[in-house]
Amino acid sequence: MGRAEQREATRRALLEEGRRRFAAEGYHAVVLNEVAHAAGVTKGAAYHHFGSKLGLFRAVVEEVQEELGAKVAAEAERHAGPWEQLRAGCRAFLAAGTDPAVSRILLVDAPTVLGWDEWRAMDEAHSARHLTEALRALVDAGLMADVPVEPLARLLSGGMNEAALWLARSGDPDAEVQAALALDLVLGGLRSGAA
Amino acid sequence: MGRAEQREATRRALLEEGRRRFAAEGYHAVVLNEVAHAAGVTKGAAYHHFGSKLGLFRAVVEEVQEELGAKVAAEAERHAGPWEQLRAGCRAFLAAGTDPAVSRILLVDAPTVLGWDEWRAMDEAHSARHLTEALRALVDAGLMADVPVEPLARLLSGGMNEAALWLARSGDPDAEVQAALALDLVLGGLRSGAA
DNA sequence: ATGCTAACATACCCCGGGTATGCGAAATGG
DNA sequence: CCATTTCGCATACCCGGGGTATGTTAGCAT
Repeated sequence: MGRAEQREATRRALLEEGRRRFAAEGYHAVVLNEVAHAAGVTKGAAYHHFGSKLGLFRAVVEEVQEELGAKVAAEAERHAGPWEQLRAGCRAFLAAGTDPAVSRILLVDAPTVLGWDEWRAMDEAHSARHLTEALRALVDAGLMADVPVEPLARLLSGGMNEAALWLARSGDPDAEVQAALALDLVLGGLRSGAA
Repeated sequence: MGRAEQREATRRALLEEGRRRFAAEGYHAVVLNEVAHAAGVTKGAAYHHFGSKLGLFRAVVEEVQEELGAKVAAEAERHAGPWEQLRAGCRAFLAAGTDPAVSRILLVDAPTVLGWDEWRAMDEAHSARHLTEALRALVDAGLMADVPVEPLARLLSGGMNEAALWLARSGDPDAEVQAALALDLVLGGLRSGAA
């Protein structure tokens, strides 16, 4: 095995093991030494690749963010019309939130570990950007009241985050239906405000 | 100074100094030893009163939660009619979010430090309970569509949290007006769904 | 006044993140 | 094909800070 492949292999191993543990135990409960040994290397490797425990976490967050953003966007693309796309994207986000890798890492730990500013910047670069664009498109098309898009996006984004966490907890299979109903009410309310 | 008063005095001093630092630096950056000395005592006192660093933080969170809940409720009571009360309460919450003691401690650190479950329980016991009751009253009075109240409350609560954080950051004085506009659009949308 | 307990102070343990250094194998180039 | 450098880690160590066990003094009851 060449040197470049070896490097990428250990990097992947650390990333995956870190992701597992961060999702299961939370950032602070995870000890880097154990992550490294579970990945078949030592702490030194982790510091060589990521610089710090926070660096590893940041890389994991980035990966999960990217996956989530792609999944939501893909689900939205499967529908036609701005309203249907927005609705589909929101539902996909809620469904994805049941994954601990998303709920625990992205929604609970990331804001306080990375700091709210950096977290928000990453969120903006992936998921929230689509939301903002979707809202802007609706306003421009005259399909929604001309309200400031940015705070509205924050309002919806935060609401979805919280709802996803709520959904992830209550194992109730009916919860997803209820959440979808509540979501439809809110989105439908925005729609009616067009006139 | 009697024994009981002395006890309460040091307890208050620790609580206040802890609150200041937690709000300014965040939970993990705060070192208990420094909190204690700034309060005029040593670490032993803190452990005697609160059992652990987390115990002190929990006490601070509880205090801030209580203040916030009271402030929001008081602001809501000053208005008549369920919709006006809900709106006033939401606006009061957004305004209160600019205080770092609220944004940093309650909204950013508390969920990951106390765990999302415990945080949610405390939030429910103070602020969120009022929100749920207000929504329930609207549904019962036929002033809103009969949608599951619980997920809707989470959706709104999370949205307000995020909006408050957004508001607390962008020092833009116009931001509060924009947020209020976005909020009115969402709440107004719920209202129209009554028919 | 005297035992007893509450309210701390002091000294210590130890886990775990971070760092400095060593080392062997793969790339490099002559 | 061998010398040299560099990369990809391993090993050993430091040290800050949460937690704990024990000591000490000041109040309160009897």
